Amino acid sequence: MDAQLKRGLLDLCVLAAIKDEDSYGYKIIKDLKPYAELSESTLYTILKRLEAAEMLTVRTAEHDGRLRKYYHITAEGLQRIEEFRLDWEEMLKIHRFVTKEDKDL
Amino acid sequence: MDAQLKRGLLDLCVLAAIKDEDSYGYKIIKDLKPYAELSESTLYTILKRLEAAEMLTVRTAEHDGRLRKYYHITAEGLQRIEEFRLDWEEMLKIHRFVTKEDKDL
DNA sequence: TGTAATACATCGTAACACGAGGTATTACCT
DNA sequence: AGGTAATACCTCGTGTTACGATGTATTACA
Repeated sequence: MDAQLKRGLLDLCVLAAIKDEDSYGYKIIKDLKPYAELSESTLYTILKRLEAAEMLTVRTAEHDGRLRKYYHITAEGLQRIEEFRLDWEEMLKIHRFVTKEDKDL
Repeated sequence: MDAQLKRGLLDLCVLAAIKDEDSYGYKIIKDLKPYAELSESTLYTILKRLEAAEMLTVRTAEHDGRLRKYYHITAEGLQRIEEFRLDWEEMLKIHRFVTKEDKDL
């Protein structure tokens, strides 16, 4: 999929991936694979950004002697998802405009 | 609307705006206003980019003693719109993933 | 022994949207 | 005549972002 079209959508995907249950980097990438492929460098950039925006919080925990950073969505993160529903309406309009067969019909 | 979500969509909007009839900068902005607001600096960047990608051609014509640059879509430009239909399917999947109420339902 | 998987991270780059600013003409109002 | 809005084009710099390349370290398995 076109990289530009993915922009902005990836933040939402990551938020959705931790929405119902805390998750960690590696798992997020695997969970998102059916919907959007993203590299590790992209994901960690996004996680940092979302943390700075207070849309998620981080907690470090040990799992099988290995450290994992678990990400937890905040109220702001949930609100961002809600706002996306409105943005989606506008994107639908754009989609209709772009893909309609003929302007005169 | 979120600037990042618009990314990539704007190119498509511009192509759609000249799809059925050649158009020029100022008119494109006005035609797109109901769907996506974009500044002149953004538009001219996009037009240059699409011209370089051979998705449109340019022709200068005089109108009421004033020069206008008319943009005409090419076969590549039309194909780009067709490819968007496929990209949209993936975006729909992402939308469903992000906005579904609960993972377990 | 090596290689894949797990798990984290940084750096540099290219693409992109946009604000700020610039030039020039036409049209309208007072 | 003077001012302002609309039309019509353009450039430059900046901040955001996705991603490839690269690095570190552990566990699991052939």
